[in-house]
Amino acid sequence: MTANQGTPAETGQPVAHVASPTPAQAQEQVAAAIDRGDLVTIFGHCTVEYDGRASSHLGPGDRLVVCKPDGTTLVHTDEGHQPVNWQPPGCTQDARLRDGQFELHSVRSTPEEELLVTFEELFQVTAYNLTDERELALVGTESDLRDRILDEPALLEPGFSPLATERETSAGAVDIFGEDERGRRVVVELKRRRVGPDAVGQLTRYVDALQRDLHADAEVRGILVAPSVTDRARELLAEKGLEFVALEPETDAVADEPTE
Amino acid sequence: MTANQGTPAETGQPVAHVASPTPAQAQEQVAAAIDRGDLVTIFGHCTVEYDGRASSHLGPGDRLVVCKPDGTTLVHTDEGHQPVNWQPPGCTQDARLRDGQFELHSVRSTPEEELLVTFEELFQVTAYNLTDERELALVGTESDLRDRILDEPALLEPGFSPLATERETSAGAVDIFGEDERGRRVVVELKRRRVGPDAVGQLTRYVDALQRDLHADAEVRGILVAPSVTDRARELLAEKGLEFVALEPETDAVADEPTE
DNA sequence: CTTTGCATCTCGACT
DNA sequence: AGTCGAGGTGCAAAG
Repeated sequence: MTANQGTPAETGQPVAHVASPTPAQAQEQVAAAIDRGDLVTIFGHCTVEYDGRASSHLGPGDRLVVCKPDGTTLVHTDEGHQPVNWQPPGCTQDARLRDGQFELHSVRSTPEEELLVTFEELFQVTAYNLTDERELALVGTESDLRDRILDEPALLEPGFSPLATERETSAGAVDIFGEDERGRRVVVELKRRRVGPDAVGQLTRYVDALQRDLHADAEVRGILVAPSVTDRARELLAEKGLEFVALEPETDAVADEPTE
Repeated sequence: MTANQGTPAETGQPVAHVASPTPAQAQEQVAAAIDRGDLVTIFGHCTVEYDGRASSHLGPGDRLVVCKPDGTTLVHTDEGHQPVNWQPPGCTQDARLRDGQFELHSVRSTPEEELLVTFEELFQVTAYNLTDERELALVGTESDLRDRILDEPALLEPGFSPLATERETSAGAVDIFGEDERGRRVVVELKRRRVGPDAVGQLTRYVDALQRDLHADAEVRGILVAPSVTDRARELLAEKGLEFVALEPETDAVADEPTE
């Protein structure tokens, strides 16, 4: 067993590391780390109980548990992008001893939720004080697709004029609301990737609502804008008399050659 | 700097741990761990580039990087449930040296995606061989709600008779298809939690499709089953002549007193 | 606080 | 491999 504690380095911030700790050592280290606002990783053999929006039981197994200073807890197995169990940010953490075992208990309210990780065996406890000011710069989102059309409305169709974004209807906000070259109202629904039936349902709701809201005899066109459509979605569009325009969030040039 | 390597213990499987490694040491340790099929955690100061379905840039910051033996990569900051960057299972990992820096590179195809984590500074590299056979037992899902109604159809309404689950229509599969006491067709859409407008759109699509498919003059009822509805969803239901039944996936007794 | 819809959603099931 | 819908979805913006 090794324990390096205190004496943080100048930039890297090693705060605590214990290999093969006893339950009492783990409890002490984790409780102190949470107190300091460190990010903690725990390798160990554990069981997990969850109760809240649903409830779950997970039998014994080797897992990696991550506790973040914002109250997040993640339980990761050796597989999958998603944690097998978790608790969201804002939860209250408690590292405790119970019947000689180290337990990690996390609670929140609204909604009431509870996570209990019980360790039968501990391989390693580590804590670092991480700081990260930088924000992620992400390109290729739906809002990029919107900006593309607002910059060049003819990409949708010649003569199209955007009048508003996020225009409210009784069924929710429309991505782009505008007029075609003949002065007809146009509802545009944007999707950053290939669309299925759900997107058609969404567009349908907006078009129906706008027809209603304007109590107009005038036609309201509905256009779905996305890179592509599934067959079923195309059928549904046809049934509803709605239209589709193929368009990507980014130009191919930008997508393929980002560094020019 | 400390390095404990090899000689796995009998049940816990400490395989590699290095504090404040040099880039070359990190590359060596991580490459070997990936080779062995270990789960790797890396604490360090890094930048992250992603390009694929979208693309992103993340400037320097302290982060925890997790590499799983199934090809998953997760980049976690000190905040949030979700990783700030990631790569899904099935990717090919490469731990390499470039210009004297340790880089973690992950690639996949269909779709083509690439993640590059470049470490300016390394705090710790750890690898454990985790095994986890146990599956999560989750209660309170939509399928629990379905079973509840199939067990006791009167919970939906007196005289209701389920005829099929996952019944196919031209718009997709209906959760429960049945008949009411007067012999009318009933489409039931289930949601495990409070529903919004999207669920109404879904039910609407199914009811419309079934009307069409049966080319029947006969009325088709649509019933949304969930714990509760939002106001807008209720309005949309009324407009479409659809119905709502309040029902939870689990009985309160079970939800509140699981161990009796 | 709730509502609403996006997301590199992920995941499983089915074709 | 593509389609489809569930999810303890998480998340941010807006009311």
